[in-house]
Amino acid sequence: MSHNDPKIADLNCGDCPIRHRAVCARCETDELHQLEAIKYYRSFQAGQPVIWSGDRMEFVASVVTGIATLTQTMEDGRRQMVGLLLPSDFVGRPGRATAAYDVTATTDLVMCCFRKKPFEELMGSTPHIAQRLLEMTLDELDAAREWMLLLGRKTAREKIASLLTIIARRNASLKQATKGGVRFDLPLTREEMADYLGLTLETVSRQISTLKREGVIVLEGKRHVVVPNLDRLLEETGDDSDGGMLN
Amino acid sequence: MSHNDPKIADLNCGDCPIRHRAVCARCETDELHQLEAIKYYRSFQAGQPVIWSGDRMEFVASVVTGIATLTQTMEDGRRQMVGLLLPSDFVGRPGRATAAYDVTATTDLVMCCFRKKPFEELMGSTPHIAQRLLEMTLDELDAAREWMLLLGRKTAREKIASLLTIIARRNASLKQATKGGVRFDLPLTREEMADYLGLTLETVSRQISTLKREGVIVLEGKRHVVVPNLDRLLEETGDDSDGGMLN
DNA sequence: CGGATGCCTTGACCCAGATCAACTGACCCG
DNA sequence: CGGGTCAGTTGATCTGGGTCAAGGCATCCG
Repeated sequence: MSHNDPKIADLNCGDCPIRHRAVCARCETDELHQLEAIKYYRSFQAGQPVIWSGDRMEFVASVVTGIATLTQTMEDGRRQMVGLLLPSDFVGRPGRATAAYDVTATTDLVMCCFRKKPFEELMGSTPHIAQRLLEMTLDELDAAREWMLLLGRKTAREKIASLLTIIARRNASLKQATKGGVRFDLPLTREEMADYLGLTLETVSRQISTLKREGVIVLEGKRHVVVPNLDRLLEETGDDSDGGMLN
Repeated sequence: MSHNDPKIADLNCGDCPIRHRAVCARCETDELHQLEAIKYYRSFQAGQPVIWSGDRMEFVASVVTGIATLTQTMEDGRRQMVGLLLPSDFVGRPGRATAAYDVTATTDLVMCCFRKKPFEELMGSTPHIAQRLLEMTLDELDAAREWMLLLGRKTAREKIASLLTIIARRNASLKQATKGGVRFDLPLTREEMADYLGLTLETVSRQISTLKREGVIVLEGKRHVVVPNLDRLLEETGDDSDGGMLN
């Protein structure tokens, strides 16, 4: 695994305890070498639970490949997704003994885990780890707030358009964009989309059908989406048109 | 302002850049004395804007007294509250130049502000600040995820009951609890509650009236609430009965 | 092959909460 | 004092999305 290949560094940067979105400048620093002792990899098949809410959780982790979801469930079975973890995203909380959410692999998944105790000690002695974690957590908090606007105020149609936009944006294949349209696979079932959006799976299905009928999107099979005109889709999200000038 | 008074320390712990929820053990440390140079206080009247989304924001801050809200607004005017800031809560993001949300004082408000540049430098040289900020941000993220469940899956009645519970819980006067019931003032108008809950103000009003009619709550005036039996209210929230065993 | 299972779609109907509108009461101010 | 404004309440009506139910279409497997 070469550090010169940004795509690989993006996913898993050698010894670094925390995924980096760009090539990592710190891979060579001494203090991180001890990490070999505390980290290990775990794999899960699509559909498998990673951990249940309330379970003892003796590690923190980051996603290497695949997609995991965080969900909350009420006693009567109503479910709400509260996190969507893509490669480089972090799970778990230093200083908490039990999991607060159900974590599930929605695709085949590889996670890089760190035993919690030593990770916490390392965090105490290595300031930039806490700083990096802070940065990532703030990003997640911003995403959560965007999500709250979606859940609280958007229509079903806007919710679907927003989700498609989010997936398109976070999807690498967007980079071959706008020449003949953006195309990507939906990594979620209709039901998972419904749990993400606070809808029922029937409504998700109907809204996707409507967008398809209107030509905003093209479906190739149930899961592969082509967006011939991304701006057209963006208009449906209800968001400010300027795209999103974070940072 | 004595460090021996936990109530005061709770709000504003001398030189510490970050509010502490308990008496602060670090107030005496030398490195923080420089903060005098970079911090200052600002006051706002109830209803005043603190900053608008998109504005240049050259400080980070924490709430000393009063309540502020974070809201997002869509072009057509739909509004969703995405943060409720009580004393000791932190606003602003190191490493971001513009505000991402509208911040508004809903009561008279005093904030302790830190000029962003020096604060960031301080954070770089003082590891425990980043660690403390991380801890607070993770708490906020958890709260945001609870909020997402509320927005996505709860009924209007459950939303109201949940909000009342949250206010009761975060309200100091809860400590004189259960003898004759919990009592507190609503710090939000019906419309602000609606923006918090993803409802309309009419629905908020109706649900409050219903809970009142059923004796779950008692209203003294429009704003003062008495909860004769907190468990009764908790049953209406839809949450797991065990209260909430975070951490 | 035929039955079972999982994922998705579509239709018919219903209801929680939105919308529109009228009204109350507290407070302020000229 | 009367009129204006602001916050809240309540009623009448409408509708987006939920619910219930029936099928479609792959894939798997005995």
